[in-house]
Amino acid sequence: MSAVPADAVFRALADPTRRRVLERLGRGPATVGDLAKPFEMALPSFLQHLRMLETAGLVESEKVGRVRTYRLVPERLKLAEDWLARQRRLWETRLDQLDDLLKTLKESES
Amino acid sequence: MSAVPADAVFRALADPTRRRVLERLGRGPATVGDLAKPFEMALPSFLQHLRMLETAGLVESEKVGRVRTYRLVPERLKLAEDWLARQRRLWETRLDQLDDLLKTLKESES
DNA sequence: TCAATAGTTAGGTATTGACCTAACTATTGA
DNA sequence: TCAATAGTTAGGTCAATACCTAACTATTGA
Repeated sequence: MSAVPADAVFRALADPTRRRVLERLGRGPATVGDLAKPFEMALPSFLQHLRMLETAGLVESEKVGRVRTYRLVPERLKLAEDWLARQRRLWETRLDQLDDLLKTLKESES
Repeated sequence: MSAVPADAVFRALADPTRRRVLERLGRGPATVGDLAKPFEMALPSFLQHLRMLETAGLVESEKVGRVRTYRLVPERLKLAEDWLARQRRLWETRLDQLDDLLKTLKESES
C-alpha cells in the first residue's frame, strides 16, 4: 500500500515530543544530548523519536567523534504545508461557488 | 500525557485513505456509502477511518433515516496549518539572521 | 591509561492502528 | 409486509508505536 512520503511526515508530526524537537531545531542545530535534556524520557526512547524524524526526512544528522548533531531539513515540511494549502484552496473554491449560487438566487428573486 | 488536539489532527492526516476522504469532502458533503465506494476496503474498516476523522474534529456527520452524511470542518485543519506556518516563520527568521551575520562579516572584511 | 561521557543495541511490555469476517439493527420502497 | 439497502457492532489478527531497563561501544580529557 504505497507508503507515500506524506504519510511519514504527518505521522512524525503526530507526536508532541517530536514537534517540540522540530521547534527546537528551528532555532538551530543541536546534539542528541541537548535535544534530550528537556524531556523526562529515557534516552533510548528519545532516540526512537529522532530516528522517526530522520526517516521521515524532516531532520538529518552527522556524528563527529562521539557527538551526533541534528539539524532541520525545512524543505520536507513543505510536503505537509502543500497538502494543507491545496486542501484549503479546494474547499474555499467550493464555498465561493456556493456563495455565487446564493447571490444568483437572491438576484433572480427581485 | 497531554493528548493535544494537534496530535489527533496530524495522526488523522497520516493515512492516505483519510486524506483522500478529506479531499473528497472538500468538494462537498457525502454519505458513508459514497465515501466508501472508491476504496477496496471492507466497510467496517472504512468506518474506523471516518470515526478517526470525526474524533479529530476534521469532519462531522448527521444521520437522517438510515443514511449518514459527512461534511468537512475546515477550521480544524487550521490547527495543523498554523503549527506549520509558525514553524516556517521560526526557521526563516533564523536563516535571515544567519544571512545578516554573513553580510556583516563580509562588510567588515573590506 | 582509564574513568567519565555520548550515544547505541538488545530485548521486553502495553496500547493503538489497520485491516478482516460474521452477524446484527434500522429504514425504506415495491 | 418484507426484502433490499445503509450502516453498525462484535471480535479477531498482525504490525507498529511508545515507552522501559540493562548492557554495550566508542571517544575523550585528566
